[in-house]
Amino acid sequence: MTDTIEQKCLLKGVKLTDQRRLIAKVMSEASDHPDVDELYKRVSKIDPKISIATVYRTVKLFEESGILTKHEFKGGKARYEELNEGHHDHLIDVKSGEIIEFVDEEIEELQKKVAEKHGYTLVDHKLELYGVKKNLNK
Amino acid sequence: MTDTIEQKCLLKGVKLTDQRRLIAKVMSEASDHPDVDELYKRVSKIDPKISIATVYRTVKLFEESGILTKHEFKGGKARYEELNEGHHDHLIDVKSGEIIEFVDEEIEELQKKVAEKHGYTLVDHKLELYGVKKNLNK
DNA sequence: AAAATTAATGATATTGATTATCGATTTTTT
DNA sequence: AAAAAATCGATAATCAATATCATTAATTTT
Ligand SMILES: [Mn+2]
Ligand SMILES: [Mn+2]
Ligand SMILES: [Zn+2]
Ligand SMILES: [Zn+2]
Repeated sequence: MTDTIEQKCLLKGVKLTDQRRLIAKVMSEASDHPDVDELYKRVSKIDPKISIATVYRTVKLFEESGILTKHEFKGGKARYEELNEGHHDHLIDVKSGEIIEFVDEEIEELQKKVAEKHGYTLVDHKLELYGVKKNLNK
Repeated sequence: MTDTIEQKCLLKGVKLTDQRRLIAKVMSEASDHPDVDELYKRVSKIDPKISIATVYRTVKLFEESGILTKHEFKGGKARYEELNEGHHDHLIDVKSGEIIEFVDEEIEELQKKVAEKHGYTLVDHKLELYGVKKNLNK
């Protein structure tokens, strides 16, 4: 594990309130990719007074500060996860919805090359793989 | 060029009405990736009586029939294009919004490999590159 | 070919996620 | 401590997309 979101906020000068700190903590502890409703549920368990508006505001703030990243997977609502130094992409099980993270340096390199070939500098990319589990027993 | 959308409908047994035929024609002639509002504008010029509801219904029908494909690029509304045999991905100019199509067989292969490595069969994928134009005169 | 049935359309209401507003509360600055 | 600024909770507004429903068009049955 790396820096906690709270520490990142300190570092980046993002002011923390009790509500933000709680959202930060819950997101730091999450190992999945919760959407806002799910996140709201989790923080509500600890602070039942928190407003869904604050959750929306805070993930947006954190995203704009480069602390969280937002995913818009096929057809669903926006999901969030902590942004750490190691970039990764996602393989999504179309049956179960399970999300597997992966990195493929070769693909990353080729993406840059494609952009260059067209006269562009790559500034961002989105790679999502959708798959079905293979039958392992023969 | 390949088959027209109207012909594809015939082939796939998708019933055509005047409105659907018009939407099919406009989409077949499009070389870009219009969203529903833009498409509605284009067909309205020819048939001012057409309803936006019909446009929404028809792109959905065509998509479910494998005739159109829907793109959900970052932050915007859904965009559509005709689905032809040759698959391609997109490089988006973040300044101008211009969309460049590309195919990279190497990336395509590697994606399959990544899925396999995790015990999955790749059934779909989304690859979007976001770039800024390079300064060519240097 | 007329009647009955089914499908598609246009207009509009509804939904669902997200953003905006606004008065109240908390925090920071004078 | 008063004034100003920031954040909050509650809720209204927005926006894309879907659902509803009465009307019109197409298809099937008599
Ligand atoms: Mn992830
Ligand atoms: Mn395209
Ligand atoms: Zn990547
Ligand atoms: Zn591809």
